[in-house]
Amino acid sequence: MLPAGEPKFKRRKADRPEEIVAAAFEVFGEKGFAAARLDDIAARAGVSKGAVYLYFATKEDIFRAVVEQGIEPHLRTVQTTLTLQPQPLPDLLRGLAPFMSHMISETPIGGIIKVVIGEARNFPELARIWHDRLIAVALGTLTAAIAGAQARGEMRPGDPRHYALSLVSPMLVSVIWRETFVPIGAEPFDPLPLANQHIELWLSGMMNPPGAQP
Amino acid sequence: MLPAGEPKFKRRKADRPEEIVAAAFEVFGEKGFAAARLDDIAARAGVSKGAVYLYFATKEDIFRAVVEQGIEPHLRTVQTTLTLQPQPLPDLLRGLAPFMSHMISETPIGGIIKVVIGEARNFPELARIWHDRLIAVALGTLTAAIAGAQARGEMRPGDPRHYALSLVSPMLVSVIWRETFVPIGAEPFDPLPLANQHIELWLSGMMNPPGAQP
DNA sequence: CATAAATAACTGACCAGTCAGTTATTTATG
DNA sequence: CATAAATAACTGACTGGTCAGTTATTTATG
Repeated sequence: MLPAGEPKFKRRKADRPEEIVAAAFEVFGEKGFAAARLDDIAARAGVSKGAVYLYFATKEDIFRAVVEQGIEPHLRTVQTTLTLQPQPLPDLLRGLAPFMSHMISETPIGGIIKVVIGEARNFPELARIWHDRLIAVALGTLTAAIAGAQARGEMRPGDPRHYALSLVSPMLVSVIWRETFVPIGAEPFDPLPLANQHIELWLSGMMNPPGAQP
Repeated sequence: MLPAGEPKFKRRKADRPEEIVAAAFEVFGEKGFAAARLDDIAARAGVSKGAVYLYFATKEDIFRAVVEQGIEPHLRTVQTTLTLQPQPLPDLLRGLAPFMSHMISETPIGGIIKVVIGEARNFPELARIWHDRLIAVALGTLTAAIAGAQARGEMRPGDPRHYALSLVSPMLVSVIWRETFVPIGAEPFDPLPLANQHIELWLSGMMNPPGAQP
C-alpha cells in the first residue's frame, strides 16, 4: 500500500524562500496580515508549515520579505525612468503613461500597495520603507521637474508638490479601485486610456494660463 | 473598606450603542478588524466586554455598524451638494473645494475609507454598501455633469468617467496619505490649498482645447 | 549510512463569545 | 416617606476554538 511511485517531497532548499514569499504575497493580499494563516501560506507554497520556519523566523519576517521584495524591481525602474532624462517634461510624461499602466496591470504592485495601506499602523517601519525608498523619491523627482519647468516659465505657478500629486493620483486610485471595488462588481478603470487622458488633461491645464509664458 | 463614594457603573442603556460604535471606530481604525480586540473596544467605551454583547451579537456586527453609520451623514450632504444645482459646473466645482477639504479634515471619513479598503476582501458586502450608496452615486453625478458640459461644447471631449476620476482622486489620495504616511513622519498635504489648486488646474485643462468650443 | 530537508503531531497563548453572579435603579407596599 | 422586592444593566471569570511557533520523527539524497 505504499505509494510506490511519487516521492512524498523534494529537497529544494534554494527555491523554497522565493516560493514561500510568492505564496505569502497572494495570501496577505487576499486576507491582510492578521487574517492570513501560515498553514495557507505553506500549503500554497507546496510545503508544510514546519518547512516555512526553516527559512523564516516569524510571520512578520515573511511579511517584511513580501513588502521589501515588492519594492526592489520598481525602485530601479522608477529611478532610470524619472531621473536624468534629457527630453522636455511633456514628452517625458507622455512616455510615462504606458509605463505606469503596465506597472498597474502586469505587476503585483497593486496588491502590495493595498496591504501596505491596510497594515501601516501595525507595521509603521514597512510603511516607512515604502515611503522613503519609493514613493517620496518618485514624488520628489516629479516635484523637482515641475518646479524646474515653472522656473523656466513653461508651466503655471503654484505648489509643485501639489501638482505632482494631481498628476499621479488617478493612477493610484485606479489601483485601489481595482483591488477594492472591482471584486464587488464595480466597473473597472482601464489604466492606459485613463493615464493617457489624464496626462493630456494635466498638461493642457499646466501649460496654459494664468501666469505661464509659453 | 467598601468604596463609599463612586458607584461601580451607571445604567445608561440609551447611550451605550453609540459609545461602543465610537470606540470601535477608533480601535478598528488603528488596528484593522482582525487585530482589534473586543476588550480594547469595551475599555475605550468605558464598559465591560459583557456589556458590549448586550448591544451587539458579534464583532462583525459592531464593524458593520461602524461602517454603515460612517456613511449616513455624508450620504445626505453629497446628495444635496451635487444634485440639482442650477449654477454652471465650474462654479459648482469651485464651491466643492472647501466642502471636500472640510470633509477630509473634520470628519472621520478618512479612517473609515482606510478600513473599508483594508477589509474589502474580508467584508465584501460592506465595500458594496459604500460603493453603491456613496461612491458610485457621487462619481456618477459628476460624470453626468461633465458629460452634459461636453454636450454643450463647454468642455473637451473624452471619457467623462475618467475625467471625474481625475477630478476627485487627489483629494482621496490625500486622505490615504494622511492615514498611511503622515503617522510615519511624512509631510502632509494641506487639503484646502490642494483642492483649490487642483480644481483650477482641472478646469483650466478641461475648458481648453482640443475640441472644446467656448 | 550520514545528515540535511521536510513533515506532522503537538503546545501554549490569545481572544471571541458566554453566563453566573453583582450592582444600580425602579416599583410596590406598609 | 421609608424600605423591601423586583427588574434590568452590567461585570468579569471562564470556555472552546484557532493558530503561531516547536519538536520528535520520517524521508530524500550524496
